Amino acid sequence: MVTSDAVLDALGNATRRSIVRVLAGGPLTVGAIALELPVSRPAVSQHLRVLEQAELVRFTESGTKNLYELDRAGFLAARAWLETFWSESLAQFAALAEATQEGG
Amino acid sequence: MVTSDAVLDALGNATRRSIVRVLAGGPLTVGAIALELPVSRPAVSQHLRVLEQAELVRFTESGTKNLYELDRAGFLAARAWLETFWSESLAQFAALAEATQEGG
DNA sequence: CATCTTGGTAAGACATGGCTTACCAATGGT
DNA sequence: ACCATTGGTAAGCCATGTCTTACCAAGATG
Repeated sequence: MVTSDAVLDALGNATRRSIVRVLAGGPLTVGAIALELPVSRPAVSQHLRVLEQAELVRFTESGTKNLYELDRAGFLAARAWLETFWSESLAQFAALAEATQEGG
Repeated sequence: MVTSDAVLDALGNATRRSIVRVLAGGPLTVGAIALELPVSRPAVSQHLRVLEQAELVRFTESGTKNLYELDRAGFLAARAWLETFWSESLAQFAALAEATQEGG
């Protein structure tokens, strides 16, 4: 379980958002990510640790290569936090869901 | 039109998130917000400017009092950014909306 | 008009965070 | 066995951001 604080802190950095954007295209190794960005590999590595703790990213080791990919958990946490302040959209969604159930 | 970068940068700070949380209870003046938080009024004032530029907050002047309240625009921008990386939920929502239209 | 309230701004102290280079560990390949 | 690849960590530099106090402007209140 991630705290929304961790997620929002993680997303509050342009380089980390760039990493997320790059990973949106599919899983990549650390070095491959670094090639896409104007920062060094260690910088990417450090950012990945933050993103991982925020459950925005996870990785699988295969040999010496670490393959990173997006993790939905963090994004869901962020969305949940946002909707806390938006009872309106929350109500809309609930109404929509209810309408759908009526229809089905 | 806000950039999602501005919004996420703004939300990437614990004090600013506290301000948002406080304002979720309803509009407040700058001084009133500061009383709820462990920081000085100037600090709050500075944060409010950042939040305002991110369209997470807006205010109306009435005399010397500035009444701040949440602005949905920034939150929508943040949500839109998140959903960019979540074609899945986006597709679900679209399907849901379509189902609803069929029903109505 | 005098004074209190309200809040924005300026200047500066301080901490934190992001980045780099250098280094080390571990696995893969020849 | 040897070397290349891959990536995490350490140390340290530097910029930026966050906070404080002090100050000032503008409107309310008596």
